[in-house]
Amino acid sequence: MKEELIKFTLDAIERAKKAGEIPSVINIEPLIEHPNDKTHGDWATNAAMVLASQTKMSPRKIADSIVKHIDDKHHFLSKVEVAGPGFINFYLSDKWFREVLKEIKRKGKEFGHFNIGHGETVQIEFVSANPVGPMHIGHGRWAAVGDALANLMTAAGYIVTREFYVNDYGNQMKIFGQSVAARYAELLDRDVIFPENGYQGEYIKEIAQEILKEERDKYLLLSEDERGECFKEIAYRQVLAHIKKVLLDMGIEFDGWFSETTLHDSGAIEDVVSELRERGYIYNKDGAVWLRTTAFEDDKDRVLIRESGEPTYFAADIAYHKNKLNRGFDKLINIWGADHHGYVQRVEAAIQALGYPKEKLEIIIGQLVNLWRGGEPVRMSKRTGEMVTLEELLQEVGPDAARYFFLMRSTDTPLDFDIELAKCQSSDNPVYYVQYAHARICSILKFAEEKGFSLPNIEDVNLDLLCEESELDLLRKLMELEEVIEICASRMTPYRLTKYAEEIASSFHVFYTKCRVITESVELNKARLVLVDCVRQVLCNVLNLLGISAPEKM
RNA sequence: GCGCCUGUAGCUCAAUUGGAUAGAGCGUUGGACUACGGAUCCAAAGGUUGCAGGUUCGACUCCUGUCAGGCGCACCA
Repeated sequence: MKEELIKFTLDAIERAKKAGEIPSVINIEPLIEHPNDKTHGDWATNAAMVLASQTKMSPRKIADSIVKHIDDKHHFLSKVEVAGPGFINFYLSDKWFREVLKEIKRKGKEFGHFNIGHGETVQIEFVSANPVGPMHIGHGRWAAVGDALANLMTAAGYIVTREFYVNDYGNQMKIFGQSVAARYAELLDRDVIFPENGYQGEYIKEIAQEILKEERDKYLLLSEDERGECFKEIAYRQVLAHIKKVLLDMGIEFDGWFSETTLHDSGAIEDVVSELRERGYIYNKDGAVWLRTTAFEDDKDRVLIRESGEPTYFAADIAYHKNKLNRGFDKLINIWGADHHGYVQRVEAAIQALGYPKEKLEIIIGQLVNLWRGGEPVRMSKRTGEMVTLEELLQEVGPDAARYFFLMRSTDTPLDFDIELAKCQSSDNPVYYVQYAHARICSILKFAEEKGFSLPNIEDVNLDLLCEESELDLLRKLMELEEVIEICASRMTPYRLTKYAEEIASSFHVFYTKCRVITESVELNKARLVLVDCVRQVLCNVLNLLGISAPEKM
């Protein structure tokens, strides 16, 4: 529709130029959008104002001239007017609104899907929690956002791969193993010094207990170092399995789990360092190997290989990105917490040093999550290991509410997550509001069925009977889905879809209070049954994209 | 000190990337059901968009400065 209107406008401008009403040298790309206020029409364009600033003519006069030359052969429009400083407002005919129902029926689950991705391949890397402990609330946000974004981009015609980068290498893993080993020895009443910077959480003790139960005291025979190594492996596998399970509880499945260790073992890091050296971005200083990231707007150069000969985390990360690029993805998306934003520039620099354009990689920085319980902040401390884990949160509020709350806000703003609100089964809670609309429709359809009105075939229905204000508002809203998905996918902002979900639900509830579906009139019943069934389909599609269930009963 | 993000209604957030009278939910106040799920709907009150300049037909949006909050500034991961 938007394209049609742009064409209308451009054609009209051409004709106005031929008629000598507008200077012919000017070319513009008019912007067509929905006005904020629906009394300003269904669509509006600023074309006349843009032309005005270029020609120094009055915008109203240009607008009048354009409107005069608009040729609406197929009667899409019920009215075109010039308003305000020179906007041209288009009013669609009701008939056109009703067409959307046929499209929903035709496309079903695919309604709202379209193709701007043209089969481009995209890899989204998200969550990537360190496998040394349970996931926290922030990981939940990235999980929900990453998965919804993947759904949205798939709907927009991209081929999407979800990946989890497993940081299973390095010092933290070593300390992790030592922490478990120390707790294990403690359980056997051995005198041990708990490692400095060791992991404090209760879960370390639980893992140690688990090992003790399975294997008794046989690890006491090993030296402390060997024990650490050994426990690192066992504990890491347990934690990773647990991470997978919790994500699955949230309904999230990754296509790939990429191990950092494989980069160290395969020589990928050395390879990428020598490639960078050949490209001239490497130098040696103070016994270490440095990457000249300042060549690409980083504030300082970064170490790749330490004085000790050990590669840094950054070096491994470059090798990881190189690996992703080698796999041939057209676009890479990383979702990181705000606590990693200082890391963005150097990774972008590395991508460019490898000869790729910066645009190849998109890094979404998400602000952190604050947990509230009934208006009181929930204090958490990583140091003492005192925190609410993602698993606990899911158990308390359920995956639907959790995912909805995580998605509700722009990732640019910190998220206040109120546990009490998320649990609350009332209209205060948007997730219930939306799901309720879906359940209500299912209930109506069932009621109709019982009364002998089964869902009719849309060809047998007189859609012109849908002419109440609330019905037309609902149709108008249904029509917006494709645009919303486009915006969400292209700007990578899934939160907008939650707003749309609430708008659809709201339009439906208004319709429900104004119009009865099952009335005396058989013909009207048919039309309204088709309408509500289409609303059900759209709600279902939206909830699927968000990764939230669409219940038939609540 | 430097960098990134954020300051919008009492609270939590929007505003289609520069458009028309800045909108929703919660909260407050007042209303609406003999029928399809009241987990609903309607209405009112509530604003100098942190502050000060600038850019232009037009600014919450862009620029400069300033104040406040969050997060970063490793040969940690």
